[in-house]
Amino acid sequence: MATEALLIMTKQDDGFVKEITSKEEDFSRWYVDVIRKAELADYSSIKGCMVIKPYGYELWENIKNDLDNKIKDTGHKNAYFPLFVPESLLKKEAEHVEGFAPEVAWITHGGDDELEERIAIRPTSEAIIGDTFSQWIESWRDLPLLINQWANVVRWEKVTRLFLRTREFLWQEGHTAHATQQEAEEETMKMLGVYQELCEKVLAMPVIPGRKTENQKFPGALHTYTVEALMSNGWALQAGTSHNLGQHFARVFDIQYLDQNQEQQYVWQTSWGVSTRLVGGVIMTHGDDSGLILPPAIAPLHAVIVPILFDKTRDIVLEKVDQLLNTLSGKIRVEADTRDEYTPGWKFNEWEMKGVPVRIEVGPRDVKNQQVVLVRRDNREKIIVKENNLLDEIQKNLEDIQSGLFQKALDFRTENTYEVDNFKDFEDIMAGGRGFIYANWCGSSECEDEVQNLTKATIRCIPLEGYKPTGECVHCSKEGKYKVYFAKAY
RNA sequence: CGGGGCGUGGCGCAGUCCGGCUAGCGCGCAUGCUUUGGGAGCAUGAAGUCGGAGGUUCAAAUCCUCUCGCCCCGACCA
Repeated sequence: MATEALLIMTKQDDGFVKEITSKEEDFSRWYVDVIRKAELADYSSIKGCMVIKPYGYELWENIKNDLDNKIKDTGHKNAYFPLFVPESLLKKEAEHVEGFAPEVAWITHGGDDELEERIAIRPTSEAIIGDTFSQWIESWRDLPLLINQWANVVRWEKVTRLFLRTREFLWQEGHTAHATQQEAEEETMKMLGVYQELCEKVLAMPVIPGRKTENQKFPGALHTYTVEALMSNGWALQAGTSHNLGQHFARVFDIQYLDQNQEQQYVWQTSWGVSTRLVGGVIMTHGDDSGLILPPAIAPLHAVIVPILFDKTRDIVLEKVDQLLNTLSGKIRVEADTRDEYTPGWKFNEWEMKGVPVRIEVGPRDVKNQQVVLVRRDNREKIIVKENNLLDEIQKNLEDIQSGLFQKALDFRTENTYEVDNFKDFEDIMAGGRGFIYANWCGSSECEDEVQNLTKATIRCIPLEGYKPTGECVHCSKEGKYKVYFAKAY
């Protein structure tokens, strides 16, 4: 039956929407325009914080729900810990406080009374959860302890960007405790894998999994692992991190258990998180000059039905729309835009800005022929589909869009990843279109800093695969220790 | 936090240099009629005190001081 689908070429008149700055003209502005026109978020009266609007929140909820299932499927339980962290707790792990000190928001008063001890608004929850774990864990039988929390955190950032860096953001933070270092390392890697799957299968955003350098690891961690994505302006985005905390927090929070040999042992911990930043990643990975393009797996709406209304045929078209809505509801996320105050053309642009994967046009001609016109957001292809075949055809296209978006993003990343063996080429790339630079590195932090000062590029990660050096350090020409990915990062 | 730019109905702007009557324009919004296969047309209407505070002046969106916020570029971060 799929052969009945007819392909029609679309006029590619550019500039359907003039209210979005083009990516090429000004990427930052494009990004903000898309967020506002797609009604994902608004600026608020409090500096550095945004209001996530219903459409944007639905998008986040879809990401969240998918990830929540994955977290539960891997044996974790959700819990909730306090927003506040007493200063004394936060200070226990020295490297940890030092890392977060510049961006902690402090509470100094309760009502008019000054507090005896300042209280931090959590920038992350290692401290408060470590403190709790020390009370929960007594025996090897209590391990592993696998906890996740969905929460808001506050980091007093100086420079903010919608979704990518706001002073308050929503996230998920997993915190686990294990009997052995090996188990902790396995957990860290397992959750990194979960993040990779979320990014690639659900958000259609290809990522490179790897380990952070000493310079870039989480304050207080033994190792930090990351999934790094490449945005369509050639900048990298850290999409998620997973930390092996070793025993650093266990020692300062005294998280001990009695092992099978009657001996006290410190636990080995992990923590891992992704945030509303992922929404920014989706926008910048897939969006175009007409607005958002959403992967079907997380799109608040899979399809929108736009009726084409004329006086004489109004009733039969609306009736048909109702009928289609009944057939599709519950099977896909679908809505009909029957508003009378907008023309069809206006609605086409509106729903394209919002990134709805598939549009279904129904006019009198279609009713007569028992068909509809299906239009894909990703490539604007118009397909005439017989009514009785509609659900199949939509589902087929949704799957195709989901995999197509991933492939397109992957191709973009491949085209914008440069394997480089001399620093001149490195500088040229960073001064031009940017992208990932895959090059040998000597392993020294000083050398890494110098590269950053000269080019703005940082080492995004030492990849899990293909990290073996193939020559001398791209900058200092000493013996290569790893082959790593460099990029300018958000 | 340093450098630069900008704050005028919901949004985008003009007016500011060179103070002067009721602060304009486009979009949007409301109402009505005509429309509707890629952001329709006409008519009528509502809405701003010029980011905020203080000052100079007969008179301030406009000049001065302070302050708050946003954007861009640098130093730091999910």
